[in-house]
Amino acid sequence: MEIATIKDIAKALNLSTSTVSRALRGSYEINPETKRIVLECAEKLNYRPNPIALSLKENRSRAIGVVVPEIDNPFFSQAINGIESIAYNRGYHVVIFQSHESYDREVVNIQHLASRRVDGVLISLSGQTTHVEHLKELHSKGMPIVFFDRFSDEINTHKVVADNYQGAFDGTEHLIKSGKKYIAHLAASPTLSITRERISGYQAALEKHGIPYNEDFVKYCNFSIEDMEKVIDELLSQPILPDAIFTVSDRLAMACLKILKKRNIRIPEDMALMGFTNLKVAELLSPSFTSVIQPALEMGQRAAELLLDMVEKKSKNPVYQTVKLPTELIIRDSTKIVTD
Amino acid sequence: MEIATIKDIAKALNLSTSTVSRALRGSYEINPETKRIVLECAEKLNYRPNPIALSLKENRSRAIGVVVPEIDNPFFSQAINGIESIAYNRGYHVVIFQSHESYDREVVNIQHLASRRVDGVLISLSGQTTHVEHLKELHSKGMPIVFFDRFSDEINTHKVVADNYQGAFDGTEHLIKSGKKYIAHLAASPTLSITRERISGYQAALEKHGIPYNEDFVKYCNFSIEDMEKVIDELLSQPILPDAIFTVSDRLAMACLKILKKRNIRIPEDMALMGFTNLKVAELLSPSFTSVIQPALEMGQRAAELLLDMVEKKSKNPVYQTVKLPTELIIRDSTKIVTD
DNA sequence: AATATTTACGCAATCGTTGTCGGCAACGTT
DNA sequence: AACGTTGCCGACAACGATTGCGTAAATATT
Repeated sequence: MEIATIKDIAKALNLSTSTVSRALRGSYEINPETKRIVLECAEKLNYRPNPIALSLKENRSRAIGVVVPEIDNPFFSQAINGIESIAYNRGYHVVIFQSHESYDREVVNIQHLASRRVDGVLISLSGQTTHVEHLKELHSKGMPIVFFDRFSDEINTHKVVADNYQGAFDGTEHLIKSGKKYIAHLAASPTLSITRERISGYQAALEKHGIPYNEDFVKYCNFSIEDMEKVIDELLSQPILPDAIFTVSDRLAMACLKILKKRNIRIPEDMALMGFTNLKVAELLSPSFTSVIQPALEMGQRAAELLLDMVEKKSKNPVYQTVKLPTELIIRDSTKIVTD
Repeated sequence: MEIATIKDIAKALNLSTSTVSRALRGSYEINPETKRIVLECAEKLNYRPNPIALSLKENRSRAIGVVVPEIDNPFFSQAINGIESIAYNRGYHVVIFQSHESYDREVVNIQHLASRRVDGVLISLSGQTTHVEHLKELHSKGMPIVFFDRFSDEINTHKVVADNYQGAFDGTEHLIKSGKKYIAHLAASPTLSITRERISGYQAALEKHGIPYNEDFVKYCNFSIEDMEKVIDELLSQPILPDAIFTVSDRLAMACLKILKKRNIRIPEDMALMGFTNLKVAELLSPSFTSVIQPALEMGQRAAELLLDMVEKKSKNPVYQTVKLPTELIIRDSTKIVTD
């Protein structure tokens, strides 16, 4: 890993490093002939400026940190795809961290990011996160932060989210219009913004159609398979069974589908099933799966753009916005109207 | 982003930066009392060593670069998950790059990585990559490189791969034992190592069971949806139709499934379908999907471990190994034996 | 008491690069 | 001839941290 430095060029040409530096940047006060020679030599030695030295000098790293609960989750990997594409085009690198839905890991990740001197942070909160002092501290020190998908109201900054309320409303209304009356809602962690928004949408749709809200039909669960199965079991062992389940994540939807199949509960005849998912194979599932789809890629792109704008503009009066992207309801067989 | 430096501590305590530095690292030649004061002050100022300054001095970044074709692909996101977990535990950060299956992008990514001074590179080659001069150059300069999944024989270094030959052999044999005789193989780019290995396994299984190898049953395709559909169309419009298709990627398997369903071709009665996939929802597909599964997470972990061992050990006599991890054949309905 | 050793700290160089300053020529201007 | 201007370039400091070397004072040794 011996890489030529500006000094090597200077030594080879018997010039000072200042002159070489200026020649490389095309400064007007360098003789064109000297420039030519320097550039030639740089080419020959395959000179590449050392970004670490620049970072030290300019006090910035041209890297942004991304903290997600799990990379290995279609929604987040699609979002990261969007983030990477924007960052790449604007000359930034993307450093990835996973919180694994753990608050403690998230805190440690944030500490790493801070000491790493990334230029900005994109984050989607872990399911365990209930307070955000770790982010507040970072933010108060001037670190640009943009939330996507899962945010906290306690920090005033840009947020990019799906229209969870409308998505849940549309999905629930679709279930109602399909003739379902006992609609369960399998929610994620009650502390997450997305959870609250989706439950609001769910409730609003029920209310609009005069269906009473039944607390027993709303279940929260974390992201472990065990917990999901336990909660689904609970739901299915109540005196009044739901005739539809609206789940809020890829994994939850799949866990439901699996359990319902195992129990030979017919979908959608006995139970309609729908999810807030980003699975590309939804249409190939059995039955094909009705989903409220979030624009994950676009969310990542928009969040990255907002972040890099913050990073690059020194405007001390940022007008923070919350970008709300529309969801899309794709209706398939798992919520088909049963005509019998 | 005003972060306290060692100078701030020195100034506050009226000490030299050398003393502060040594006190922080617990050097024996610093008075215990002085150490106490320094540590206290560092705590108060929330001092964090600047990794960029360290990088410059030590000529290393404590970051590794990862180049994958697409993050948004279950196999690679699972592998990155494994990479991140190992890197995290060993104090390294992970910088992500996507080649989008493009050779040109891959070259640019490698250039970025090189000038970025990452300490090592994990790479899975793009589908377009036919020569690896860009990597050779990097490798010859001493940059530790470890391949995972898709490697090149032209570079002598660690490789972590699935046992593609055996996986393809097992899968093909399973199809044969299910009564299939006209087994097509939908391969990826012919330049990829995994493609060659899998075709070998496929051929070996055919040979073992006395089934003639038919060139028309082996089709290559790149990673675009259009190309996949074109190739599948070609396969299905031949005079002799296959009675089984063995696909080699998630996307290809899904494209196949979709087209076969659209054409009302019954699976597995008319056509068995099997893939080299890492979809977690394989069992929930319709029909449930037989797959040769690669240990993606473990591949990422092993590759990261090998890379970090190289990075940290200055042993100038590395014995390069090719780690071959076993695949697992999960038999489901899409290749069920039809008894009629 | 004179010398040797230990303790505890500061100075300055270093990593690669850039910005500030200054300087030395070779001009042009009066 | 004396002065100002311009073109072109080098020395030095700085970014944050570490480290080899030097050294004063305190202590130990003879």
